[in-house]
Amino acid sequence: MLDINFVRQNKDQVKEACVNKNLDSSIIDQLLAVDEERRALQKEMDALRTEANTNADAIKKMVAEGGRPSADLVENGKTIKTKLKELEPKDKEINEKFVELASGVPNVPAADVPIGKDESFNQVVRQEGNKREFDFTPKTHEEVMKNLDWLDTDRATKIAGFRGYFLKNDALFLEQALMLYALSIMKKYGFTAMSAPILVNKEAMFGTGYFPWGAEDHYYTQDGQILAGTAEVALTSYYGGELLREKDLPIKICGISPCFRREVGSYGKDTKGIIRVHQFNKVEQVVLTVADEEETRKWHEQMLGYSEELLKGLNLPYQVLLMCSGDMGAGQRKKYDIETWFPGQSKYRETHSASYFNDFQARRLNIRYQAKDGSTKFVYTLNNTVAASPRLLAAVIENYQKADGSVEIPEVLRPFMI
RNA sequence: GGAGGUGUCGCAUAGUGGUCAAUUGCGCUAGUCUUGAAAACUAGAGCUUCACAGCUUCACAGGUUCGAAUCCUGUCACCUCCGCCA
Repeated sequence: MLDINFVRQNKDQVKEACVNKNLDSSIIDQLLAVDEERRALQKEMDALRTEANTNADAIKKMVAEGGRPSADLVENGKTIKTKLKELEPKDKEINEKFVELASGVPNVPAADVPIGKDESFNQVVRQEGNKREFDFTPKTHEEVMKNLDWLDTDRATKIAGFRGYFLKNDALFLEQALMLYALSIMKKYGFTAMSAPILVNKEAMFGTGYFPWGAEDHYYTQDGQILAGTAEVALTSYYGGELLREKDLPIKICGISPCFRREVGSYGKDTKGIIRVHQFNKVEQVVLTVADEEETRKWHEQMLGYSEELLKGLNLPYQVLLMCSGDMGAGQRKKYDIETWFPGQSKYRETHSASYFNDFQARRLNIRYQAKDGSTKFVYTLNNTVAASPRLLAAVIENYQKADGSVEIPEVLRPFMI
């Protein structure tokens, strides 16, 4: 959600943002038209209310002086009331329309975000790590895992449908070790660890900006709850509706949760292996900062750094991508993806995604703080993946496979293995 | 699922039809004092506004009334007890 004043004053810029994010820009003109109407009506109703209040005050004074309300004044009050009654349904309708339109306005990409309609416009910022030289042809993680009895997708499909999987034996322990390793890094940097609810309400989905745009990408329960696609939803919503203190910022939290995604637009994509699945586990990091873009950009880089530290610890080669406007979420202001090297596929594949939002999410979630100067502001929010499995697990397996078909356990994970 | 209770401005509280933008304590912000801090004192804290003023708020949505934090109805959330259950 953007400040309506900002939209009014930067109409063209916001329209351009819609176009650059492949969204319909006509929503801005619609919104501003409704905004005009809304304000005109507000003015009209305010005037009537002033009249009503003045009238009531006059009666109040009479009563206080021991008199009785005059018939004239009571009649006048009734007339005003009737007029207001007539305007109320219109007011309600206009405000609902206004909120609906305002909720559909995307955030404006930061100045350094490349403009482009699809992933071909993403920019590689840097590549890190050395790709291992194999003296044999590396297999895909699927082959390696199936040979070791670490993965069963056939039976999973029978039970859970397409994209289902069982992790078996050491694959499970390795996954858990990966999650613990990820948590240990966040703990080291002072993040508060939590397990996050995955069954969330639509307010949380709306608040984090997944609704209305991503409504089709999620599963719903018969009670109207949503299976969250990321712990970001619960972690960012954690302080929803609260007024924080500047001295408490930044707030750093990390959480682990299962994640659910319908992957509706991806039929036929990544059908091999466990890169793209409906259910996975993820450690996520979320930061709430003061309302200052420089500060939030510093955190953006820092959070990216934590994920890079994890990958470097695992000795996995990766590249950092600056995502173009068309490949960003509606609420995001800037986004980096990290793609990790998969030697079995000879490809970099997305394993991490780091975004910052300014106050876009905070406005929707109503997370404010009292600043040192006494004013009340919305916090700025950020989030980033720390480790998502089985995707990252697959990367580890492809990079650490040995000629005999076994997999070496990365040194940093050994303390966490059982 | 059954019975009862609660929901007020960051937190906690006062407030049962007009004197309530709303009491008090803590916390917060600014100022006075101080080398600085603490303490004490003063002021401030919904929105629009330089201000005057106006509008709005007491979980949410309706209703009664000239006038609602206060009365009525519904909804939601939370708490306690009972039932069921990991």
